[in-house]
Amino acid sequence: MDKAKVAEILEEIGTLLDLKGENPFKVRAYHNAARLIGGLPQDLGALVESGQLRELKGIGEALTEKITELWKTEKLKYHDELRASLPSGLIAMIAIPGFGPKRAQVVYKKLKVDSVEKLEAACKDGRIAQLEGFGEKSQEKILQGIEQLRRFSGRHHYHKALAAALGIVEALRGHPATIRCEYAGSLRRCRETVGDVDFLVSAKEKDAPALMELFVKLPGIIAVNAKGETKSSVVLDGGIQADLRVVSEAQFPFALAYFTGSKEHNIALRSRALKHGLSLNEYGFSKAGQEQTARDKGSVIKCCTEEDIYEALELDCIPPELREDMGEIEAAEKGTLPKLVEKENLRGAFHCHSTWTDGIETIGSMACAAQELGLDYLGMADHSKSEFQARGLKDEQIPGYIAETRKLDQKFRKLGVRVFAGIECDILEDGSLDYSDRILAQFDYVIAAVHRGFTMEEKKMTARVLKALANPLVTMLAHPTGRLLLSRDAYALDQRAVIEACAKHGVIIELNSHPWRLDLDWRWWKFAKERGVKCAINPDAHSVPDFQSLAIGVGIARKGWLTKDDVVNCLPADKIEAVLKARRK
DNA sequence: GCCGTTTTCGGCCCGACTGTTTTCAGTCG
Repeated sequence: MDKAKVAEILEEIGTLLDLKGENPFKVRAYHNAARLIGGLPQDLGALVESGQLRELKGIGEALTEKITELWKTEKLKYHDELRASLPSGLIAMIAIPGFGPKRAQVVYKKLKVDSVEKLEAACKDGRIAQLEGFGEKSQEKILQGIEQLRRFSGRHHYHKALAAALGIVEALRGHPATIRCEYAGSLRRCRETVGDVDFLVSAKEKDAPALMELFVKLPGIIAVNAKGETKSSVVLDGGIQADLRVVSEAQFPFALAYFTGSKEHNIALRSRALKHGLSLNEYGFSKAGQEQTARDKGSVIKCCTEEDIYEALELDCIPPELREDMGEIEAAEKGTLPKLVEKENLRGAFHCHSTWTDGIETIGSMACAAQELGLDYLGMADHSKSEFQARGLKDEQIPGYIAETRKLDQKFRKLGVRVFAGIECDILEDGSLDYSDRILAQFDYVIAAVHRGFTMEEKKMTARVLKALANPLVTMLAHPTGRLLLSRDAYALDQRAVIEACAKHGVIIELNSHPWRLDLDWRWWKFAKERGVKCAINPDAHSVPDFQSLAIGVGIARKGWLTKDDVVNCLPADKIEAVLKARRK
């Protein structure tokens, strides 16, 4: 049984307990444990065997026993019993927005409704509205919720949510009443996928209604779920849920911190505030235990920025990307937060394609674009011969390809841009590479990549990749992933083993910034960093606009706690060459 | 179910919005 499965079961236990009306803190304990186990970089088996599991914060005696049982026997009696005590359809029901465990309990007990389908039927023939505590409106809302669930299940890609958010921020900032406006939520934290987007505006109280009015009528809004004095909630075209909150200028930093989250980070922050005798909410600090809240009386500690809030709690300011309650608060306390990589730190980009294979620009135009972007170097990496559908370079084309990059290198050097000749070389099914070592040695660097045979089982796929990594001519590993989001070419891979191998061989792992190609998630990047593996933020550019994706790559890298020392393309041109060739010596 | 800078018991973050209520519970973030 793997970690993800253990986490899934713990999560389900939490949900089932919630449905049974159990102690909410017990419920939270299971949800927290699920999150913790799911995000562990270490091997869960090792933790179980060594007894270190019990040492994790949030895992006590009971959870240690249950997780151990799960790990060793692949089953958990407690889980089976819980499951047997409730119909399975109830879990699906509480995914309906606005319909939670309490209401699920009521409809189940009173009407024997135990699935989304039966709930829908009960709404349609009016039985729900008859229930105590429900009414016509609730019934209608449930039907809408079911509809929404079916149409837009799941989350949204970061880049799509970002594009939608930037337009709305611009519109809100354009209103004369707006003082400050930012987007918050998981989007600001740079999660790869975003459930909803939160917008925050500071303005005078009298102007709030006008801003709410503007917001709910913006183009691209397909439904209004709620509209209040300080909060409105809408659905954007494409199904992204978006909320707007209007606060006073004094409250803005508190609200920004609060709505940026994560929820777990906020809980940890508030607990910390209580230890300082303070109660923290989205309006400010108040003295703990006092009736009057910061909303009524204003913050007892004035803060203009988020930095001020963290300072009041004796913490270094934590960048939004790190706010996941995964060690950042401890680091902020000790003053050991990483200085995260910035887009301005990037000096070059690798993994770019040209008209030699499936790119739409010549190497020369790509080099021009790199120069305009202010980059010091451009690394080309067209496809290898097995990628016949992408017109992969045949052996006899290699000399011409390399000669052209060398010629352009001479030309662009005078303009301050180096051009390197690399190759994106396929890892074949048996783990060998698509060209002979003699050919590979002619390139400045080699990016190894899996492009076919995706259905291979995880063990075989991992062995295949590990074999390729052992070749000292391999400089970099492209998109090492079991989860290319929304992509057909996802494959199963033991990412932990691959990271260990890259650490051992000194192979750089590519952080592919192409938005539909999110490879390692931030927790794996954090682990890779701890293992000393270097990262290259690569645009996988097939055209000039593709360079824009570097900004997304930097966001992912920041979320993975990476600094400019962890990212090789932050090195200047005169240093990068040595790094690319380091393995060959 | 977890945890401990007054605690091994008694806490556990906090507020807005909605719908159904006439004072509140449920849901959400």
